[in-house]
Amino acid sequence: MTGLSAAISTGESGDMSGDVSGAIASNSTTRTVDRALALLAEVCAEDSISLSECARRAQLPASTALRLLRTLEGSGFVDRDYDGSFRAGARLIQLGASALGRQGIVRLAEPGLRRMVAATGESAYLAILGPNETAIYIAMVEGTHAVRHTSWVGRSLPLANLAVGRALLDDIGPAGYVAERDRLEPDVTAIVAPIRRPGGVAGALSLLGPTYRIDDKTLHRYGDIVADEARSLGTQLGIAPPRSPGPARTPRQETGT
Amino acid sequence: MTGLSAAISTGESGDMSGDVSGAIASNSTTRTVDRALALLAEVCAEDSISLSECARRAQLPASTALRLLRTLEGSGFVDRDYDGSFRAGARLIQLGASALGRQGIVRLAEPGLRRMVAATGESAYLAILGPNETAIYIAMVEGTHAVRHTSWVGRSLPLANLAVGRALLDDIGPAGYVAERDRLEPDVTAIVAPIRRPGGVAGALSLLGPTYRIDDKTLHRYGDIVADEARSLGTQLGIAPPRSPGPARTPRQETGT
DNA sequence: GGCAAAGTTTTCAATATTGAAACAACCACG
DNA sequence: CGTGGTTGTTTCAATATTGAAAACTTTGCC
Repeated sequence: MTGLSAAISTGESGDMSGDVSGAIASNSTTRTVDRALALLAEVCAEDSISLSECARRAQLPASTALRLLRTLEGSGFVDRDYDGSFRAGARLIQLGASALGRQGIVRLAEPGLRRMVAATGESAYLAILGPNETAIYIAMVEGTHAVRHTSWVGRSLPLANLAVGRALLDDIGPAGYVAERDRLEPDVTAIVAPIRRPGGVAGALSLLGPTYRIDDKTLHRYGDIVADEARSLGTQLGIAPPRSPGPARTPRQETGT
Repeated sequence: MTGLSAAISTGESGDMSGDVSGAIASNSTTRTVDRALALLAEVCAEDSISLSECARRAQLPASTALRLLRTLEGSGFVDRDYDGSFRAGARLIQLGASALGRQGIVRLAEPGLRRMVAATGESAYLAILGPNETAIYIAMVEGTHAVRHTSWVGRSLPLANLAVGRALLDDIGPAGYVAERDRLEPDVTAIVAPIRRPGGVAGALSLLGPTYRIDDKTLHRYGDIVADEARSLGTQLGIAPPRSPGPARTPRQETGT
């Protein structure tokens, strides 16, 4: 059950015998690197994955996949288990933590997520816009009910037809939130509100829980909670600008190779 | 502008032109990918960075750096500002969030970090072993004092000579924690304890605060707190093993050839 | 305007990467 | 105890990538 990754799909593929015309091809991108990144994504989409599985999904010959994965391993972007399978490496975790930490919104959102959980018992998420018309869940606070939605952090979803997509595109009604039942997965109800800031939508807060527990009245109550938190977060973002304004270069250079 | 950059650099031996030895080099890694990953790391090390600065730090010709960065951009691993400078992209944030989310330890550690902050007011961190003898800070809860240590999340440090390194290598005294004053940075005191689990050390909990506020007595009190939380976390990890317990083969996915 | 610095694009010989095939292991099964 | 299927690994001709230099654009500054 990946879910991730599937989105990419390489656009073309299949039988490549003909395609002489090509010409357009890739606008000066490096094939080697694209492939390595695709492999990295495949590795991240699973807890751990074997070489051949990974190669198959990325549609690469095993020998090439092996070489690239070994390179990724050499830089610490993937790790290798005792049994030879691959998993996300420490370097990736580091860069991810660093990139996430720079997203001020993650830090700012946490208290609100926590309050949402305290008020509802359901799992609360923060999502942002990803590449290619996708939404990405980048933070969550787990709910307190025994039956609850469990981690979607890192998951990416298409914007189309989902509540989170409508929120991120600011396509919502006057209530300030949008809810949907059983859309992506049966028995899951999503309640989402956009985090608006001067420049546009910075992200979205979501509450995800089992449909059976959320009747219409509860849904509206939760919706107001989510919308309130999203508004408050938007205000904070408006006050504290997102990033260091000046072109000032930071002198430090860390990262061990 | 420029100026800085070159000066700081790699901390060891001045002239690095040669690197003749080579031995390490060719062990079946692909240069292209290594370079792209180095560029990715450079981009992540800064809020945003220009092409030439990035190329200089990675010691690559501008034309190559541009090609590789564009490839990274094409996959969403880096983004480009309106002014052309590069920054971490959504895809990286996604994979990072996913990888971090999979590190069960992050989720488990959070309550403990929170308790540490509640008890001391200082910022609390979780660190794990990174590649190449480094430690990586992957989670934190910010302290409550007006003067406090602020985010090192994503930062990587050498193990050698640092308290966090000794904890991660389990080279600590009988007290169950190790503390150091003003080692890495003046006026910063670190109090660290290893999170031990059956297989070895899973990570380390750190409390970081200004030296002037932490006298010897306070230091020992905090040390006990940190050590207690680390022990408790280690126990939890021992009970709830990290996912995929067995050497379970990669599952199914039986696409016909 | 004119100068300097940075970003972008182009070219093509020199060099690095690729992948089909071959191998060695391993596993499951009859 | 093979037989057939799978996986991880290595090899080396065929192919893609590289980078110095030059040309061009843009931007900032005096």
